[in-house]
Amino acid sequence: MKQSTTVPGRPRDPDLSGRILTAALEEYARTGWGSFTMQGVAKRAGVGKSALYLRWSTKEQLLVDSIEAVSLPLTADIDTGHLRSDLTETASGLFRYFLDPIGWASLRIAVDVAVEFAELDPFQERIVEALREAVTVIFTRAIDRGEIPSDRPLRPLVEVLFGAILMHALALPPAERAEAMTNVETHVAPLVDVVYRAATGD
Amino acid sequence: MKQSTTVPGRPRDPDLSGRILTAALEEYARTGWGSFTMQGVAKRAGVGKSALYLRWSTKEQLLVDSIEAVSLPLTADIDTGHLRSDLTETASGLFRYFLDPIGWASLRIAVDVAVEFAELDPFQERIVEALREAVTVIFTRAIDRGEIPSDRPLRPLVEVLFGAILMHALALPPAERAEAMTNVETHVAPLVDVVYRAATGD
Amino acid sequence: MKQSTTVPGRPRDPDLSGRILTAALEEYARTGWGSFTMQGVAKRAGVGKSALYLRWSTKEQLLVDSIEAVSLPLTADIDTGHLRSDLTETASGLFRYFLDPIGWASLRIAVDVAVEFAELDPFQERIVEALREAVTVIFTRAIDRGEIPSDRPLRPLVEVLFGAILMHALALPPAERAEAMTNVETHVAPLVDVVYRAATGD
Amino acid sequence: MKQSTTVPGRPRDPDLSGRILTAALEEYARTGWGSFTMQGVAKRAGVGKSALYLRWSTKEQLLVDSIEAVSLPLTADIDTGHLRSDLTETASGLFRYFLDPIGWASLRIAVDVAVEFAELDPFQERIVEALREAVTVIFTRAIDRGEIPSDRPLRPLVEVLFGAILMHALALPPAERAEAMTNVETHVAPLVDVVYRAATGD
DNA sequence: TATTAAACGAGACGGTACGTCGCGTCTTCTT
DNA sequence: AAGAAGACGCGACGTACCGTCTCGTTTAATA
Repeated sequence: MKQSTTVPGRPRDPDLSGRILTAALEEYARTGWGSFTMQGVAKRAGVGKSALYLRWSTKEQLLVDSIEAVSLPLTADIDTGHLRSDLTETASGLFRYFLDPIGWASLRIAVDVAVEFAELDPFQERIVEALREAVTVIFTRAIDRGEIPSDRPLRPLVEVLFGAILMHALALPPAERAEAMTNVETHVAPLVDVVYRAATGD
Repeated sequence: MKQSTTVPGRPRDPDLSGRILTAALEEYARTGWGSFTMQGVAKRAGVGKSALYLRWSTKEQLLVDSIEAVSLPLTADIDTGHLRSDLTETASGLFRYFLDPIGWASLRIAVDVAVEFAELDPFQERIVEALREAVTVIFTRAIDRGEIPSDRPLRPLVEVLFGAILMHALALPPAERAEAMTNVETHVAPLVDVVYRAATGD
Repeated sequence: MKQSTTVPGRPRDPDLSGRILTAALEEYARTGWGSFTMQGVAKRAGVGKSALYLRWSTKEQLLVDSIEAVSLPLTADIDTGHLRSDLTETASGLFRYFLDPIGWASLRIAVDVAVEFAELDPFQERIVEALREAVTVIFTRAIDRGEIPSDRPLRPLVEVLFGAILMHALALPPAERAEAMTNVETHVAPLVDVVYRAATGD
Repeated sequence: MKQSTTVPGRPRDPDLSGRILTAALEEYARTGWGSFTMQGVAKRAGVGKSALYLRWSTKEQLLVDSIEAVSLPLTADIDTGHLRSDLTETASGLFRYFLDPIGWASLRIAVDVAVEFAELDPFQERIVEALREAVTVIFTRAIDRGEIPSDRPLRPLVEVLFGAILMHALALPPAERAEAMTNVETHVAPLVDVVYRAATGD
């Protein structure tokens, strides 16, 4: 009793999508958006352009999908038992992510998407939402533990935490990015302090 | 004894730079980065491409300069006499700026610049620094008034404020941007609350 | 046992070359070399520039190929049974060819080619040789008929005939070209006389 | 009684025209018409573009004038006392002229001029006419000496002589041009033969 | 001697074409 | 039908010259 839902013709090569996504990230990492070309990705993946366009219709969508795979690991559950260390760990992960070219790319695309590609908002939903939820969980647990008042609105706290890290990365002169990578805690601590104080009321 | 420090040849038309910068912003506002072309800017400004390339060698540099003029007004001095209202006003201005396509463009360029164009860091220095300083002044006055402890490190507070607004704008679904423009205070208040609380210790 | 010598990829559109060559001649005829542009040819042919550059890498090569098609008809076999009338007919054809802008173009290109584009000498070989051979045949037949001595070196005679016509066309003031077109025989006769006399020894 | 037709203002530098004409020929000889640019000429002559455009309004006119200076020496009077040697000497001079890039340029320009620049026909008149006249003189003297019949029409003979040399140079493969320069007589003799036979009736 | 007006260098300017490159679509053959 | 290969129409890229135009400076004749 074969439940055959097969379509006629040659089936899609299941490897290809992965190879293309990897190639896309590599191309992007090489010299940035400026030299991120569909032909380049195809050539690096050892694939024809048709294989790309059968799956993604624009460069943006391809890059969004490439980046999603790298982003989602960020949402890994963090639970150290204390709010401050949870925040520190989350913030450190986020900061490291923004220091990495690929992570930075995801930000850049979010920025592009926000104005120009309303139709692409999967990015907003999938990535931003996933991150937001992961942090919300941390605060919820802090409420349960009585570390912060139960009526504290959480969403602003989440935005402030993310925003602080993002802004810090953004304001970081390019020359100092390398150094920051090895001193994540030092960069993150003052910002976590601010958020922690605001959350707990000192 | 004529102290003539003139360069030979016809001098550059002093009007042109302005016309080009304006045209660049208009082109950008029209359909975003994707359709921001040097030829388009030249045509809109009623100018040959040579006039553009004599002054700016890349699209990015041209757009950075275009945006600077629009960004600097943000640094206008704000002094209402109270920290909370100073913060609210600053945050509102910033939020409005990010809701506007031009303001958003500046962010996008900052993001591009941060990784790829180390040589462009005038943007970092000129704009980011100017903004940071403007907000630092606000906190300094609050210290003078005794609203916040004098040993409070200010830089994290500034980054947190900016970041919060930025992140809020970033997380805003495209569809809601129009609405937000008319309800700036509502969006800004919870974030200012967080920062204010962190600054003053409630 | 399929002897498949196919190249991969989409084959070149076999129509295009023809359409482009035609468009090139039309563009050239319109206002001459000065306004013979690749973009103009592409537009007239309803074709992208890529299609041109895939086939010809310089304007000269494109024009040479365009002209070859028009030139070769000149080599049509002429055999009236008498040397003088053979010469007259050949000379008339040549003269008409030089009076036409397209024919004139071929001369101009030959002149360009002769010094600058050694690598283009297909033109020399293909066109000049073809013409020379066609006239040589005429003299050979005249030898067979006993009209001219069998030891007469033919190559100078051919060059003299061609050169005479060419020089006559060249020396013709532009204003008189139109008139000449309707009186070809009158212009040609004295020159043929000279060649005929030199060939036969009166 | 000073017949002063001076205009006010700084008089034109009498050297400049010469320097420009020389520079123009050098530029032309360098890589041909394709890279013959007004700016290049100006730079080579150490002169501003204005000096060029004050004297010549188009590239063609400038090149025509440059060439005229080199061409006119051709018209030097030749009188050896015998038709055949007069013809040989004239033909040799002409052939050498056509083997030289500069001489060849004059031909190319004549070809351009003939169709497109009716207004430029000074070239036709000045150069072609001057040459024609110089050769006509040779034939006239031959008539005086009784070498050729007095009713012989001369103009076709002149055209045939010129044309033969021109055609021979044109048909010469680029690779053989260098060799020809050292064996002018060998190349010229058979063509002179033809013309001489036609003129004298053997 | 001082004035004056053209010549002159330099180079900015609005254009146009260059030859290249990438887009996204298409057409062919192969798997 | 999927897929590799690559032709195709399109249009922007950044460069090079065009011929015109403004500058400041130079140069002789004139006033």
